[in-house]
Amino acid sequence: MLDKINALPDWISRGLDDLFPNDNSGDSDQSFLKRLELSSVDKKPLRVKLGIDPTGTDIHIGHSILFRKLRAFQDAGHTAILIIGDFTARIGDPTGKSKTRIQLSKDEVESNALNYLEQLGLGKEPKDSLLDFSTPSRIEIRRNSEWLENLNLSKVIELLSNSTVGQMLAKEDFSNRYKSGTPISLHEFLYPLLQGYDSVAINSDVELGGTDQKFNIAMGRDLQRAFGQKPQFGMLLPILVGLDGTRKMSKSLDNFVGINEDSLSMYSKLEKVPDDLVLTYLNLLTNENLKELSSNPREVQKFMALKITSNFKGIEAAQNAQFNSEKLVLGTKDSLEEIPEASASNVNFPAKAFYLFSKMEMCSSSSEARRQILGGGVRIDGKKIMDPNLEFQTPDDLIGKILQVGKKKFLRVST
RNA sequence: GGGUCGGUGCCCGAGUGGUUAAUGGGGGCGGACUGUAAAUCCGCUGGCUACGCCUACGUUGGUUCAAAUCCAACCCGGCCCA
Repeated sequence: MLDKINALPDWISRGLDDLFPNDNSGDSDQSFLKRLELSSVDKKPLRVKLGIDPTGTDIHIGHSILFRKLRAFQDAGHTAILIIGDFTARIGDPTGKSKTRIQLSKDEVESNALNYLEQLGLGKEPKDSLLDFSTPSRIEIRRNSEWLENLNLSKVIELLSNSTVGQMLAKEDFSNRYKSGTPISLHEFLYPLLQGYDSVAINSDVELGGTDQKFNIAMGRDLQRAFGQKPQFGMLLPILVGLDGTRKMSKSLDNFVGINEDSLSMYSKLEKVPDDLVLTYLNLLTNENLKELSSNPREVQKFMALKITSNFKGIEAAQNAQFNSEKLVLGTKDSLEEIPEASASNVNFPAKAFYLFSKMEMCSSSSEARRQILGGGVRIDGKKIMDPNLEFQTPDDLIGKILQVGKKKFLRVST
């Protein structure tokens, strides 16, 4: 199978985890190469579908893998179809156990969607954004409420009749939950079908998704066939492993790098990912040649962090981040420019140290601050303080000083 | 709908009337070490300008000098049966 993927152009095959169907001897329903040829012969760009879920708000670099691939299709002249799952978002996300379902209002969904599109680069020049929003016919943005909102019951039943309980329970996610006794709501069975129906509605040729989307994308094929369309191809990209090196990258696990983060924190998170993730990140998040890397693992790690950061923030910002990060790591903070500042205006004096650090938001609570001080993790101007009750009489005792918690958190007190 | 088991801190999971902010593990944070890391070792891991005062064991009431632990009702879930 890998050979067949490798027969594809590099812009398609890079990072690809799976492509199905993938029988190059077959026709354009079975062979992606043939479908590509057909598209170029007919001068009809492929319709490449990618669904987004307007519930969360911040895109992280894990999501960006899919968008990078979608962009590659755009750059090759094909049409990206972004499906905003506004209808499904309003019903609630089924994944995860007995998580309280958040029902979003129409307005919330709309503003989330807009926010999402902006993060993808809506309104920016293609060279500065993840997707190309401005070249004509390279993008179509659709909301699935367009066709899902008015589905009537008989249509729904027709959709349901395309699948069986056995198929649903064969899906890894469902079967795990079923076996472990975690509840599965009935309506969750509807999601794969609705997502599949999206493919019918927009007549897609390819659907991109994470490896966890295989079932849903395959469902799209079944439905398209049932509705007399050429079935789409499924193109699966790996789910990015998060900074902890084991679990998938996600905001709730706090092992993510957001694409909106400032370049310094992006860089410094990336430069310390576990060693065995470095190549994966390079492969999935850059176009660098993996065969020409330094033999020093630390160098490769920094190279990776630099390249990825510069993808999102530009080369200059990335280099700055690297420079500052190196200073920062030394623990003592002598590069004066880059320290964030905050005023102590909402601190009441006299102020004890633990209260101060909590008020300045260097610690999440005053109890936390107390613990950090006792634990030896707190410094003022590089000098460790051990007494949580150390008292400062007036703001003047603090202005210009640098508060530090741990190795990475710094703050300069301003007027 | 009936039977039965269960709902504990970020997560898992002990505890079954009283020195209990609640054993243990994971995770997280801090310290030492190092290639910033990882591994290892050590400490911390409800809140509050704090040697005291709050809030916590699904929810609400009740019994008791005293409850996460006993009782009642309710809510939520698993399993078995319909």
